[in-house]
Amino acid sequence: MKHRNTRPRAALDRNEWVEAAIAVLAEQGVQGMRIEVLAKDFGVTKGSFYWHFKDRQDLFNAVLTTWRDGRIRDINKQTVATPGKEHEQLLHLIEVYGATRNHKGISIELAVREWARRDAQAAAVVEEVDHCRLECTRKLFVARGLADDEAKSRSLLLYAYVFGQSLMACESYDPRLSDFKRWIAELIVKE
Amino acid sequence: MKHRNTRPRAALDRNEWVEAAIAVLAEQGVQGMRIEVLAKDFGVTKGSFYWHFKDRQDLFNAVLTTWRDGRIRDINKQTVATPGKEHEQLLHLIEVYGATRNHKGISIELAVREWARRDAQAAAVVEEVDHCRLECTRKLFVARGLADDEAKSRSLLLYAYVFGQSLMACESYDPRLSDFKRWIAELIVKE
DNA sequence: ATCACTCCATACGGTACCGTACGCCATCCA
DNA sequence: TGGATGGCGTACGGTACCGTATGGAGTGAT
Repeated sequence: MKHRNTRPRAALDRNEWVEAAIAVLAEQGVQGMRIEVLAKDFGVTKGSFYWHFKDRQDLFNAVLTTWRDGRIRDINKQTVATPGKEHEQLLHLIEVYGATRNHKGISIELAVREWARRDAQAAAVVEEVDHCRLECTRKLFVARGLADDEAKSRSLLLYAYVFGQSLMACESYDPRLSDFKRWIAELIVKE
Repeated sequence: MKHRNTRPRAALDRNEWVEAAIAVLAEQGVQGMRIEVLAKDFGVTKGSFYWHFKDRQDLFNAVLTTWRDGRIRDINKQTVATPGKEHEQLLHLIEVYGATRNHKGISIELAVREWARRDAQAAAVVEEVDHCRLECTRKLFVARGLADDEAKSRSLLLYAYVFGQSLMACESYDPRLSDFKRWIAELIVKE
């Protein structure tokens, strides 16, 4: 990625820096969020960065809360109560959070979780998001008539499977991989 | 971690460097495998490193093949055919590869997979290991009487779940978490 | 016109690395 | 006992960063 606007560049704000940082986070991981590199991508110098942010940690915090808020909004949107549709909603979740589509989202997800393994603040944010997601799907399972414990267990399985799937290199395992994935999704949410 | 031997240090060989690098890989990720840092941990300078290795990539290659060979040996050992014991073997796999115990192994596993998302050589090694593991558990499921497709699907689910589990921060979700994990393990390998 | 304020450039010092060139010492071998 | 070689230290140049200090162009308010 080169400069976004070649010449008549408008003034940047915090949010543009955060969005660019998240994009780099997805591609390169935490270590990739370099101030001078981001600045070069914008076609500015780091003098601009230090105008909008106190330091690198300030950017990191902004990235984390932006990600958290977005994820919580998203899961709430995807799991609004629509009685009778819980089965489809759960399958849709596995599909959407899965690795095949939504490559960018998965990349960010993995990068943040990698980050969380070595940083307490990131870990706290991930825990918030996980708790929220688990609660949302638990409610869907409960609305489908499952007992609370089984609903919690299946929620755990659902997310662990979805994220773990994106960690594996199994495209060459079998040409009917997508059939297998459908079978698995059905097992996880099955009646 | 400071110097391993305070004073009369014996001559290092390639393997000690590789082992130390893997330890750092687990804690810090790929970016953490710094020549000068490893050297300082050994109480030597990088002059030693460049005696044993051509450059940093040379170390990386050694780390990858060492990891691959170890993982392949391990999965073969854990899945030797012992008719009638397949169910226990599968449950044992989930337990051993799970996040609760084996913290170091999981850390390495995640670090290598993170590495693989941005490096073709690492990706190739992960693919080898995944294929081998999937085949090993597939055979266990087949020996238990499952059809080949279902055996493959359950193998995929098993590893995706195990790795995904170690990505999540759900310790605070419910005090009966370990019960849920047992329930999930049974669902994955159930008769 | 001037002043203040926003937004960014320039320039600098400092750190943490990689890789190379070369020198030095211990050990083993003839 | 001398010479070769293994194993490492020292020193250097180069790169890629972080953070700060300071200046300066533009723009709107008075």
